[in-house]
Amino acid sequence: MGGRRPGLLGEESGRRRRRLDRRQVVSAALDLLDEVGLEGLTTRRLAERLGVRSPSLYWHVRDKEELLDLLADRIMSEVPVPAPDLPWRERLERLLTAGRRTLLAHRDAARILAGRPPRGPHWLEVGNAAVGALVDAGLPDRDAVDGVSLVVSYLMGFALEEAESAYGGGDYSEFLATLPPERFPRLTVMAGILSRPDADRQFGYGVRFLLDGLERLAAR
Amino acid sequence: MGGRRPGLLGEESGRRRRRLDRRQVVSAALDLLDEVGLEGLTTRRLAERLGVRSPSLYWHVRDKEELLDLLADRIMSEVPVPAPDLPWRERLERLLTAGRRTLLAHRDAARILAGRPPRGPHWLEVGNAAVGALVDAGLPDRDAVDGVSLVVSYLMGFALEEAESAYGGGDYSEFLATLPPERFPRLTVMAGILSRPDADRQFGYGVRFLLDGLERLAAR
DNA sequence: ACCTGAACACCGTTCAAGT
DNA sequence: ACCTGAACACCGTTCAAGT
Repeated sequence: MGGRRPGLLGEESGRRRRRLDRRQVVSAALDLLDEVGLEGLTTRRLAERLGVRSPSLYWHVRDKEELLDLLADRIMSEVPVPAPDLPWRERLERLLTAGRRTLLAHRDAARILAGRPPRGPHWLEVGNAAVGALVDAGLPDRDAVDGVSLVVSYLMGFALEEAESAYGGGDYSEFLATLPPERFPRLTVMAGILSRPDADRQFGYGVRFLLDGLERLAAR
Repeated sequence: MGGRRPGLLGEESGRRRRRLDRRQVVSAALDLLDEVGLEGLTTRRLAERLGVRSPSLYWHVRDKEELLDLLADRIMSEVPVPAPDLPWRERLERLLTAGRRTLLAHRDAARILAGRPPRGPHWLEVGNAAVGALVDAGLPDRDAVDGVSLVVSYLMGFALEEAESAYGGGDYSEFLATLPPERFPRLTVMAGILSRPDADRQFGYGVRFLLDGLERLAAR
């Protein structure tokens, strides 16, 4: 499969094209991730999709770990940094909802991001904006740092769970309903309340809760 | 290496011992995890440590995924469920601090737990207790569910980041200090505030923030 | 400078066969 | 019922060699 037609008009269009650079490698990795998920994202498959043998990748990237670092930051680049003249609460809210959207837009994105220290430039840009929002809110530096840590932990945890249950299969509430009520009385009661399309509302609840709390702190 | 001394006194003490059962497999997996981390936890090494060839494991466990499910719940079994006669806030606080402690007690535990729907009995026990605390606080069912989701997302996100930076290496604040201040003005200011032993305080801040907010909701 | 061929040291899993 | 041997279809990575 994948018949080569050498030099028809320069190069074949689309994928496989010679003279790679890092950007292309990362883009192809992101495409592959979306198609096959993190477990399917192997250096060999990535090379194949780039029309190259797998050892070639190591010219562009130190190892798979670095590839994933680059991929993580590429994903973060899709989170828009809100204009600094917006009110701080609006800025933070936008960062959170955009963060969630981006984390869900790419398969296993949350798993890739959550397991990695935020060293990429785009992550830093977002972190900078988040801290800036809380400083502008009037929080002392230390509280601003703690507040961002709080909010980021929540975002990551939420996106991770949402992605896993959106994909990992099945209604969780259905599962809960099968539990023995005498052992898990609270959970079986909850089974009815819980359903998947609830994720939006649940996230909204969390965001409002957090922003309300931060606003209260800022008011003092 | 690992010379066999067949039938000296029954069986060799310690590891490698015939007649496996699931419990032993999971225990050995946990030990191995702590020694070599998630990437090092392979079916082949696990088998070796059990004195058995790797295909034997498949008699006790469907596949590696199921092994990780079992491992996740084994880890959760280390979180004590607080006595129901304690005040709700104390119960929730204990669950959170014990949760964090357990997630840090085993290498890569947060990564294993966070990526997995909470289906194991011990997870359910803990979830049941958490929902129970908020119901006892006086929150309506739906708010109790949302509150638990909030608090669990935070715990997972926090533990994930803490584990990664505790192990993944290096002071993050040191890294921040190297950033160009004109691009990330907020972050370079923060670099001084941030340091590793801060994690305790930071987690405490988050827990207090969350519990205060929930208490306020309950008071209405 | 960038890519390939061949190889190394691994993986998870299946399956027929042993006891 | 439980375990082994052998095999399959993969992995990530190195390294000498090609252009």
